[in-house]
Amino acid sequence: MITEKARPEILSLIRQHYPQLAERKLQDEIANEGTIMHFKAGSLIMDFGAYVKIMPLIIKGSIKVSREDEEGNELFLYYLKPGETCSMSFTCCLMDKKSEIRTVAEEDTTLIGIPTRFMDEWMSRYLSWKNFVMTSYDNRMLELVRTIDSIAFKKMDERLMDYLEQKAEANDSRTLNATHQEIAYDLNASREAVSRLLKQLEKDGVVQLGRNRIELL
Amino acid sequence: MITEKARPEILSLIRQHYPQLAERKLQDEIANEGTIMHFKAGSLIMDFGAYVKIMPLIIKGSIKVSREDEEGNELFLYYLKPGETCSMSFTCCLMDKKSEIRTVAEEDTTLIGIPTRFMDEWMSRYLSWKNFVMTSYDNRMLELVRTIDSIAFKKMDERLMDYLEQKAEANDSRTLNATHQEIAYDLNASREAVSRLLKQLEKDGVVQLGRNRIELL
DNA sequence: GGTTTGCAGTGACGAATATCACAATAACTG
DNA sequence: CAGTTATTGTGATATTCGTCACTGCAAACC
Repeated sequence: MITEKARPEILSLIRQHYPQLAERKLQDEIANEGTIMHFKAGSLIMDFGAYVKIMPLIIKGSIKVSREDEEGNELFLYYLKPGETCSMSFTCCLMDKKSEIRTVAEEDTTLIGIPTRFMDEWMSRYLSWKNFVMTSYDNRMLELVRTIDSIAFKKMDERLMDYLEQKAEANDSRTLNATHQEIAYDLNASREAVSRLLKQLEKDGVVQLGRNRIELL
Repeated sequence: MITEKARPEILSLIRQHYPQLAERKLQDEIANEGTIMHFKAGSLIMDFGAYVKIMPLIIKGSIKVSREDEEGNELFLYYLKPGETCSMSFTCCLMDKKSEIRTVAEEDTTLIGIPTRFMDEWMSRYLSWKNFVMTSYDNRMLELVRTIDSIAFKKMDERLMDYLEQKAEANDSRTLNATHQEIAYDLNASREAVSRLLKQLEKDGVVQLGRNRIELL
């Protein structure tokens, strides 16, 4: 992970990716207090149980958010994309609580990290910031409900297809690089089940498979 | 559903159940703008797809929140208890969106309804209101994540026990009145599966069963 | 009190996955 | 290129739960 302080660059990134944060003074504050951070694809950004110290404004790339139970079973929740932030962070920041989730860089990812102490302050001071925070909460909530729909109401083949589509979107590519085992972890399924379902999808002409590669047709 | 305007009563209810909303002027506003509403046990408060017009501050009783998919399959999400509010409401109110959930009175329930237009305004004006709203979002988010844990990682017997415990807490009673079919709907399971698992729990000495009655031991 | 209705119990069977055990193959490495 | 490792394929079997078909029983209603 590489970080940099770069006031003018942050200003331009914010204007580009967060146009709704239009207030000049707010943009100034973000530029003053924020730090540009780079994460390599695959690197762990924040682990389950860690204390959150920054709130991330995502600029480039994407972040995979997942949940784990006591026995180490994992479940993918959703991706964060540029223009989005992690609402779970608020919670953790404001209440000084441990993280309930794990975040990993899906691609090489750039974000602006805002130290937690400003988040709350800015809520009262900047209308656009307050709206942004509320909208983020709302979006994350909706994602969680969709995740619930998926695991509660759908069978594995449909969940798999949904997952592949989301992953394709997060990576901006219809060709995915992932092993069946990795997908199985994300879906909390068995590797064999994923293999068989993928095979079926290939027979159906929906995907084309290769070693470490899945192409959506 | 019965409603009443009752300024002094609202004041006292708020002070009693929402002590964190300590600002005098905020309490005044709530008393001025809020309406006391009563719902009979079992009555539908808000259906899936409806537009939300009020934000509920729950005073007495409890509310069951659930989700439904396109085919009409249902899934229980969580209960709201006195001192809590429905964060989904914010979302709907602020963005003028349709409800993603259904809420039904689990017991006879009393709440103070706040017309949506004030919620946003008060966020900027009253610190304690802002904190309340944020905390509510956080709590609901956590509930959703726990729901996900439950359906993703647990088997039906454990989900059933969790559900019974939650229901007991929501009803303030270790003796529950519910048919196996109703429970099956809430868990998105089959009636037969629920019957068999309950029977097993009875054998294990964890519950005692009767017609329309489940006693937690 | 006899009938109807709703709830619960039960067996048989099937579908969706998990689990286990290994075979086959592709990619990497010295 | 030979050997090793990672990945994928596949069959057999087990488990969890859903579905269907029916029975028994208790409560509610004439």
